[in-house]
Amino acid sequence: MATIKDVARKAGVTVTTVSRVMNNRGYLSQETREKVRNAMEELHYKPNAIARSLFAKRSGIIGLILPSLRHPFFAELAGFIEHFAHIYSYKLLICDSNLDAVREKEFVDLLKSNQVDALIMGSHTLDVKEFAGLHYPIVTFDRIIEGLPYVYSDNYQGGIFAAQALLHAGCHHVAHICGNLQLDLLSNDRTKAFLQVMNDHGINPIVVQTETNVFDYAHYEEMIYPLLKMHADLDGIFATSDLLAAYVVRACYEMNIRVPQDIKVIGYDDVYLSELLVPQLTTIHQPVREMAEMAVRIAIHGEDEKFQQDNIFPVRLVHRATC
Amino acid sequence: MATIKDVARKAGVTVTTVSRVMNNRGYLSQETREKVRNAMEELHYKPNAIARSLFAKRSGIIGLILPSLRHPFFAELAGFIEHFAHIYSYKLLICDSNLDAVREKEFVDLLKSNQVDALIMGSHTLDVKEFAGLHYPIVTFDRIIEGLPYVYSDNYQGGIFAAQALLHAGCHHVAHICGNLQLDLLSNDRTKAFLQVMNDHGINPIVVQTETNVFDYAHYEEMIYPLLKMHADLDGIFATSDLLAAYVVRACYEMNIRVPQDIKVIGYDDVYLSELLVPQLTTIHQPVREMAEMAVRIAIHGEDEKFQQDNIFPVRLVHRATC
DNA sequence: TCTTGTATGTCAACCGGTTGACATACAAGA
DNA sequence: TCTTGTATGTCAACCGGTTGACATACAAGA
Repeated sequence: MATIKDVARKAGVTVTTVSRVMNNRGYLSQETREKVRNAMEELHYKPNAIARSLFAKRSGIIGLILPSLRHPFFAELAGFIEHFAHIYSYKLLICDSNLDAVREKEFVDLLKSNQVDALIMGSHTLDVKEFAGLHYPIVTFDRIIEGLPYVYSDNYQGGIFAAQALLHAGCHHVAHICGNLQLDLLSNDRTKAFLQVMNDHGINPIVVQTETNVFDYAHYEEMIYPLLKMHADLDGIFATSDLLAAYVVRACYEMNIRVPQDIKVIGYDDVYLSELLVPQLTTIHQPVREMAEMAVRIAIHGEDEKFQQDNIFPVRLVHRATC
Repeated sequence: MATIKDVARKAGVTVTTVSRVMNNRGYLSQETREKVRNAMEELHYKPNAIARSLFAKRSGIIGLILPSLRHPFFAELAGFIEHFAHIYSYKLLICDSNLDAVREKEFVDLLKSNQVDALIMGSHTLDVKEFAGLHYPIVTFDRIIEGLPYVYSDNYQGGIFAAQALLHAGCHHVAHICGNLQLDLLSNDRTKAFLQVMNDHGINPIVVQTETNVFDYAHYEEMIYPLLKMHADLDGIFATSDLLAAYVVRACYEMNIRVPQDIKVIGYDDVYLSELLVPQLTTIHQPVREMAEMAVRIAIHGEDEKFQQDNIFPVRLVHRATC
């Protein structure tokens, strides 16, 4: 590949002049600019971003660690983060931890080695103390880590909305399906709020959690079928993702339980999936797009400190056909 | 951040010795190794991957350009590619072209500047000649570009399977929904084969294409509702992605058309979505996992030339509930 | 005449690593 | 005694850019 030296030779100038043309510094005649530009084009020259990064001590790359790219919520989140990163002229290095703490730690180190300018953490299997040594800009999604800014939506309110919707629809025998509560996530507030409201109304929901380190969709089925079988009197289910809710809806269909006539179902996230299902899913909307933009902006301008640590976004109930 | 010089100073050796410890070259006593290791740990030292890349002329990064991260097929593909890249100790830089030729070109240049060791192209809005200047390892997904290796599944056979399934189910009035055929993709063979088989049986399907530069799901609805309304006699639809098929199934439900009793539906890809729908989607399975692995292996070992240019994978019909 | 702005060039240092050449020193085996 | 292997160190060059200091030269305006 052509280097700056090849360009300089071809254009009959020094590398300093070529560098000046590229960076628009110092005095340059139009003629020199053109000579250099022509040489660059003829050689298909692209400046080596690695060499530039080394000198500039910034790579223009944001790292993103997610628990799963296949999960529709995170796929959507990744899509938006990529979108905004590109708008702000940053590249994105995406890592899929698959909810594995070892891989997650590897990725954190890897991204540090690769001099990413900032890190957005959407996967949280690591202990908080693993982040003690690293002081570079990290934004956290849905989790509080001492001293780092975090972006999340109003999970507590989401739980309240879900509970109210089920109560309003007349449910009395309610189940709640959620991710593993041992992971120290802010989304656990959905569960907390939901149970609180239900308890206030004298209802004690059955709670089912996924296993800790699993994003395995077969496992979802192994949870849901027994739940429905053992509790024939259930008339309402709140699942903490649209994906989980979709599995619930399908299981109901396979078991000839009608949704919403026999069981009401509420999901969470409001990803494209919720509109796509039959029947369309009633769910709690998270403003993913806005959250993604905020995460990117904090990642980029984190040092300027004009951002708050606590970045909460409102949720809302989206009424569709399952509740 | 600590550099190799800081480590050398702390350990009381020269940078050469530190470098030797890290790369395990030359003679080193156990004692020296430990001194250096300790210094590295105390300083939380991580070697600067950028500096290494510059010297090594390889970055350990594979670039991946996709038309959409939100589309379930590409999300799944990206997930698997990330998985295998990590297994082979490569990082992944993902770019989402959003089916925009300008962005796609920008990304190709960007990845070249960033010295990615190889590029996997899954988005194809660019003209073939844009790739003329670049001679670095590129693997192509679902498209032939002169001189580059490509990975794809047997689209032609997939089209045949779909046609045969609909014919076998007794369909006579058939529609076909596909991506825009102007994009020069191998997946167009699905359409070609499908129409061929249908024509051989005296059936002339209605063909509906998405617009060129759009991955907009609202647009899907604008295509599908009129199709169903204007052709009340349709009894079979072949959609070239599970996502499209899901929109068809939902539209049928909303219009009180029963699937599969009134209309049979066949999708394509066999992503998790197809199992999730109600009713579960009959579809053509693409071995995404295997295709992803092949793409990564070619990307990495491309120069060794032990791989063929033409890498075709078999498809199969997966019988579920919609046909 | 002096100063300032414009237009280039040379040179060297730097970013943070890696590597080859060469030197020194010691122990052990042929 | 000579050779070889082990254990370190110094030095310089390199990867491909960027940047500051300094030099030269010319034109124009004060």
